[in-house]
Amino acid sequence: VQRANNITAKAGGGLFETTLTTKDYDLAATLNSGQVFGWEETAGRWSGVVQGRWVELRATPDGIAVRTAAPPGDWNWLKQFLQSEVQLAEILETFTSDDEFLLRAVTRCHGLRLLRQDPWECLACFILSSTKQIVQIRQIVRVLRERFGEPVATPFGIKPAAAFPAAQRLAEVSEAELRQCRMGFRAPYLRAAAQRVAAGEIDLTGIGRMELEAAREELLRFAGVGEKIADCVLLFAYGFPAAFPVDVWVHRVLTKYYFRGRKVPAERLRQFVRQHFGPHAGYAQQYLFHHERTLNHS
DNA sequence: TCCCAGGCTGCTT
DNA sequence: AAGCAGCATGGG
Repeated sequence: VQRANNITAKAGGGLFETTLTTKDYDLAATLNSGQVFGWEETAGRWSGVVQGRWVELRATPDGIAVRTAAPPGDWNWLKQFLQSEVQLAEILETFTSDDEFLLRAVTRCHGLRLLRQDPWECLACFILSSTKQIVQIRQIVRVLRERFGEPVATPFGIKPAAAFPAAQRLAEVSEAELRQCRMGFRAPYLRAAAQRVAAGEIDLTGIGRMELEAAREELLRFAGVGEKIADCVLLFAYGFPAAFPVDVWVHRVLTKYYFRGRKVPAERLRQFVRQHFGPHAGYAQQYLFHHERTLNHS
């Protein structure tokens, strides 16, 4: 059993530190694999905001070194986000052993994990993701945080940071102001989603208690959210392990390696994914995606 | 300059 | 069910 070392050290300058003991955890790959867009790396240190708290993470030989600026309590909020206590090996064991291509991707991306993100932030970010490159999504999200996000405490000497803006905040921002964040035609989608969430018309917390298909239907009620974005939120925020987002990269991989490059009817593809990748298909998807995207420089 | 990006909507066939 | 234009913006 992987255990977090719960010793919290109070360092100088309003700084709290600990180390989460993990194995099989590739922090950089995980934060850089297109499932999350709000983390910035400087010299091996990743900083971001989780549950309204500024956090800095650094990979160490025995786990993840953590620094925060506010009393962290039991760190469960961070363990939950990082999914650092999930037994990766148990998930990988569910993959069929006769899929050499998948196994190669798993080996290449050793330690890549799925996070458990805040539903609103995840939904909003993926509404912004359509036909955008990951670097551009990050850029838009950065501007949104700077302009509309709540400031969060940072340690002495660390530049100010802000949380991703709440739905209630974005609901009152004009479409023109959103467009000034360079999100183009996605602006009205984000604005409408924020307004529906803020008004309680769609209950993001309740979705987490639904069965997969019902949860999916509920997410599809948002304008600008189709099957792919819904599946991203189901997998990255709600943790439905069988959710399997199919974007252009994954579609390319699937047809290329499992269907000899032929065109495949959508229903046939869904069927294949369910039966071939199994209950943790979402993890397989993330390995295939990241592997394909990093082929050139790995 | 052209093509593409973690797509979706609305319209046609 | 499947195909397609349009949609903003920026990277390579």
